[in-house]
Amino acid sequence: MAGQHTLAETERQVSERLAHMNLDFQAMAVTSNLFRAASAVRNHLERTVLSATGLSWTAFVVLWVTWIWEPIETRQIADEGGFSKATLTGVLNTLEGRGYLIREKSKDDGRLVLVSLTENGRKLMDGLFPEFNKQEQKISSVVDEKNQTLFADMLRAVTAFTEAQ
Amino acid sequence: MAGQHTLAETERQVSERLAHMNLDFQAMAVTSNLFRAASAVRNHLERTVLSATGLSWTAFVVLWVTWIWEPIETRQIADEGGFSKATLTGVLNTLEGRGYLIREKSKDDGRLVLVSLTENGRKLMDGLFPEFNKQEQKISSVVDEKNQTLFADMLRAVTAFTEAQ
DNA sequence: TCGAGATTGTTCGGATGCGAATAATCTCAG
DNA sequence: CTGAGATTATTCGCATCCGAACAATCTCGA
Repeated sequence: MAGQHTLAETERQVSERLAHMNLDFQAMAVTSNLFRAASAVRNHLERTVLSATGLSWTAFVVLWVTWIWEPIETRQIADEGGFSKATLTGVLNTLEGRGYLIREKSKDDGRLVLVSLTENGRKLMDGLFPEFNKQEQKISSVVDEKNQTLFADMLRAVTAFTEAQ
Repeated sequence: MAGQHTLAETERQVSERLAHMNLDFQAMAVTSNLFRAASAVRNHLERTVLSATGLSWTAFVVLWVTWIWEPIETRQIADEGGFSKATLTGVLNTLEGRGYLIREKSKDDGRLVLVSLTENGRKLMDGLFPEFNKQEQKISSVVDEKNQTLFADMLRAVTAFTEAQ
């Protein structure tokens, strides 16, 4: 990102090229800025917080979800994280190999696998997440304190509606 | 996504597990919902619009950026799309192989490569994007017409600030 | 009891995705 | 003119990432 064109220049060029197509430019601005923002924030957090740990974004999300819900079923990690079961299997292999978490077969249901953090994994998250949250705070502060609730509500509404489709 | 837990349940569990850590939960809600929303919208658009074409999300973004700016330098595509040059090279190989775009060496600067859509690529986007925009419109409509501008402005502010860091 | 259908995690093949190294090309001070 | 340094797209190795196929396990009606 941070390309040669500003966001304003890009949107001007878009409306110029597509002026004849009778599109909803307002809606286009909403979604395209949604992706830009998510991508920019993710890149920033990867560089500032995650790069030192050698964790990929997805690996961090897996650890985070496990941290909150452990012991947790793998299908739920994939749900919460927003990626496929196939992806999760690979990332779990990586994280289990590094000793951050363990897999256990469920005693109640032989199909299920339960994931828990190891002591090392918990220690990692205890040290990592406060710094992660500091960056979240800096980023969120560009929106007025008052509007932050509205902002989060809008994002929640988009998520809920889209997932229900 | 669309997991077993609602967004509200997840946020409750988060604040319960991390209550002792003195974190900014407001900021946490903003960024986590930003990622959830982006992921949900992307998955939805992949399923409803892109899957029929066999295009990946990134491939679509590359075609979209090229559509708007052609002829365009490859480094600019990577900037606008938010991914690395290395990733772009692979996607360009795929799309060039399918006949949607072409690469040409710049005459002014032998290091640069210029990308343009083929007739097939333009035809694809002409047919595809209106449908894509219809979905964008449906999704954006969950936010009040009046608030949509504010919403997009907030997202733009987050992007601008984060990229400047 | 039992077996057809549903659910789950893994495997497989192929396409991203990235950082680092590389070759080609350009720039510009000396 | 020239060569050291900067810039660019590609290559390389490896880690995601996904849909589809698969084997193991569970469910539940008959």
